[in-house]
Amino acid sequence: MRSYDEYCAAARALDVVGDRWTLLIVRELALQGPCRYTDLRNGLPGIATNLLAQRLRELERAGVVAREEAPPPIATTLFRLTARGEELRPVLAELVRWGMPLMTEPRPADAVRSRWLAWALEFMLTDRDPARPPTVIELRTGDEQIAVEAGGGAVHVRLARAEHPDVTLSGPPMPIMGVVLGLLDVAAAGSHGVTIDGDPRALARVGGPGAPAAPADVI
Amino acid sequence: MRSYDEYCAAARALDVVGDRWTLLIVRELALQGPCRYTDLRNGLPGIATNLLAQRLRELERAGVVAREEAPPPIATTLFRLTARGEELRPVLAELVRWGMPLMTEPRPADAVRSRWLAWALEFMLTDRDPARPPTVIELRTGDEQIAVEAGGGAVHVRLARAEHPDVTLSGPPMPIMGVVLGLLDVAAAGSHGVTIDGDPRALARVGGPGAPAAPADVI
DNA sequence: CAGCATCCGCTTTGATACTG
DNA sequence: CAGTATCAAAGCGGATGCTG
Repeated sequence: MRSYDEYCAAARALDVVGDRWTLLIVRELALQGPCRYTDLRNGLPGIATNLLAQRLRELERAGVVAREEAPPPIATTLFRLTARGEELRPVLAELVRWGMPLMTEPRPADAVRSRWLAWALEFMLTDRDPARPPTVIELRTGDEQIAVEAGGGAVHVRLARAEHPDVTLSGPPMPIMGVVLGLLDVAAAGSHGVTIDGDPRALARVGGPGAPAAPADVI
Repeated sequence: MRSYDEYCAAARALDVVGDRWTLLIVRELALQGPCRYTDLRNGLPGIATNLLAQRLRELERAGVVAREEAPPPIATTLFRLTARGEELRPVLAELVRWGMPLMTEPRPADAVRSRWLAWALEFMLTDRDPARPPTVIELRTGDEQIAVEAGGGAVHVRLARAEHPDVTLSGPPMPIMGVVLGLLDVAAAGSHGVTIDGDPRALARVGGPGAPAAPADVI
């Protein structure tokens, strides 16, 4: 990218990470940890391969990304964030917080990766009833299962099958996110293609910032 | 900007503010408050005028910027951030924090605006001796004077002449930022073109995160 | 003068094909 | 797997001109 030529911290940051695709490459490395070129491409649907190669070179030069030749039996190049690159996490976090309201607008052509959804939920969800015993919610949308575990005031979101979920949601990403965040009524979720297995009251355990007081109690 | 077509909060945020110049336009509106097209251009040296007009239209459509026709005697169009636009402040703040280390690399061709420097200092400076009576530092670099006021554990940075500064720094932006943040030794500042008027010990009152324990005490 | 729109040359990006 | 090569399309930068 051409420099903005400004003696300003924000402008200098954008000189490094302001290019198209650049922050999304950092996102993938932040979410996946050290990974191969192919893994990055899979997490960045639509990127031109020459562009990915070019961006990785630039990020390496800027000290944000490091490449290492993994020894056998892996025997491949791994890309990972440097310490300086890890420091971009707060930037990504604020971007996610700001972008969450935009997730409610439907756009069927969008690519979906469960790790993006899990990542966003990690920032947004809170335990709304810390005194009660732990609750586990499983989400089946996107390319992998998501386990939402609430207990003791904390919520953890992992990319994995839940062992014994109290409730399982299956269906399209948008209404599922709506239900988990407490923005879409559980009763109305069915008409949006969401299937609910287990105890729907477990969904009231977690919620996002904009959710009403006790959405699932409406049932 | 062409959409990334991803159902991801970060990608959707970048669909709105990821274009070249866009976040810097938001920066100017965040720093200046409601202002005219001309004021924006002055704060964005190098932007093509058609691009500024196009970005403002896009930001208006996205609900980030609003335009209002100011009544006489102003009689001009004012651009301002909407509530949604204000919510981008944390994103800019994290970007500034990440970009600060890049400010130490000299690039003489860079444009300088005192409000950019003041803004960055606001995020980085802390009062290192809250018990002592208030200290005022005046910076003369860039296009306006900057008043740094430390007292009671807080540091405020304003674009204004200080009334009775304990110390005044004049000179090029980079070494002045270095001295105030505690990264450049006061004794060495002179050789970088910095003139110090008043009591240099007042500079030890404030410092940035990376500063040694008591930089000015070396004198 | 403030607030744009138009035109044109250059750079960046996107899509696809190809390679060690 | 991890890229490079090629080329068309879109975006950007700079200059200029228009309008209230």
